[in-house]
Amino acid sequence: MTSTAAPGSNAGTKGVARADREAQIVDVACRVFGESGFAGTSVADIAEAAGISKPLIYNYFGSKEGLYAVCVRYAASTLVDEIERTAQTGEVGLARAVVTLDGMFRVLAPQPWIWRLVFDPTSPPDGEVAEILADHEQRILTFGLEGVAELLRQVGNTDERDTSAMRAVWENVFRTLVTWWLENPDSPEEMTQRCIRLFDSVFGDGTQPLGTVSGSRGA
Amino acid sequence: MTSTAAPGSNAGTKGVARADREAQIVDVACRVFGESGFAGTSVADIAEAAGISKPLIYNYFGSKEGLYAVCVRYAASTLVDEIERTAQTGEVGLARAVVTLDGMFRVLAPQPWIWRLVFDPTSPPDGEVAEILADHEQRILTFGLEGVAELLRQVGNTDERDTSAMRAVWENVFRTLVTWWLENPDSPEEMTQRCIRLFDSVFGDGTQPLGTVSGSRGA
DNA sequence: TCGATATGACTCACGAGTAAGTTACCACAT
DNA sequence: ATGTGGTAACTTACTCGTGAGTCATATCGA
Repeated sequence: MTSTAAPGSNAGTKGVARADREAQIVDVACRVFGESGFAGTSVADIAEAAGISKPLIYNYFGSKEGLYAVCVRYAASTLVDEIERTAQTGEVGLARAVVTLDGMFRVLAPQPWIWRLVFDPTSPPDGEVAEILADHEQRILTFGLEGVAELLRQVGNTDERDTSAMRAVWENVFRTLVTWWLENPDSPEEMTQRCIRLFDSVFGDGTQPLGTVSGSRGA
Repeated sequence: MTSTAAPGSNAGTKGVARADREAQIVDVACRVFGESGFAGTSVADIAEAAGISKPLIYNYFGSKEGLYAVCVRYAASTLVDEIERTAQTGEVGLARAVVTLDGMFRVLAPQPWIWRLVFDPTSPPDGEVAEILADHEQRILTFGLEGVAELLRQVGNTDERDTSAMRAVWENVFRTLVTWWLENPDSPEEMTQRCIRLFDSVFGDGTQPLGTVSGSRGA
């Protein structure tokens, strides 16, 4: 008998429309990829977590990387949208950083895994995913970088390499605050207040604290 | 024909003593692991780069992870040794940070790949390697952490979670400066000067710059 | 000739991707 | 209302490549 799917098997439609199924798979995949990373996740893992079979994923997304690309696109654009939303508040300098961080904490609170999706070190370095990340990552982390150059200019430093290094540092301060929060969860409000305190500790001269921007949530 | 190594093959001793061969393999492995990460490196890659065959590596190191453990141990203790050496200069606060960074740049200049070995995100999360890293990583990055708590205390903040977050930030500032330098190479001296300028820009009030500790190299 | 050094050719597990089949819904003819 | 066929949804059981780890054998210095 060359029959590959025995009668009485689970094969066959379960009445779930393709669009619904795709959305469900993407949702599950985001969490699993976010937890284990691209390299650490097998397509079978996702299929099992979603309660379906592996070939269905290939039917709908073509490849592991195809599915991953959809997840990354969703994650990246979620973060970018939030950043560009908070950018409209018109804050500048540290206040802008606080508002942006506050926005991050709020979007990430219900779906913390999407952060790891965007910054997954095992994500494939070439191909579609890399392009998506290249497109978005800059926008995700570039928001306050003019502020860095400005800070250095104020003390008379216009060196390009100094500015580049300082940008890298600032980028990672931002990333670290978010990452720390994901590993040490809090309410977004509390974490924003914490960031304000920390910025004040480092930068503040005590006279005009950042506290005034707390709780701001534009448009 | 059950012969597995044909007559006239390359099999047989090449007169290299085991200790020498081991050292050579570790040296090559450090570079390859450092470039491609643990997960991205196959044992065959290392064997080829070292000009030997795969089974020899298993003879000497038992497993891929066994070899990796030796590499990580070397890398981690190199960094820790340097940190503990500079700690003896007795500097405190930011000056200590500068001295430590300066030491890092000098050890890493001739063997930059060992940094990546210690902070490889694809390194196995359990087992011997994880233990080695857990033992060393703390010492690598903890050097200035009392300074963080002190900074916060000075502004009247003794909150534990604030301190924890601030520690994470400072850790990553340190890491980012080193990583940026590895990706944008410079002489160690120039990079140390850069760090001094950047610290001055952020923390300095302009009156007593950190420049006085430049070039310090203890004991 | 014995033991250390060394290798070619294997096994085995795992994960990406595929071929070929099964089941259920639905439009439509009767 | 009921058979009938087309099609979308779905699965089982495979292939195939890759990389970790092993075995049996070969060479050479002492």
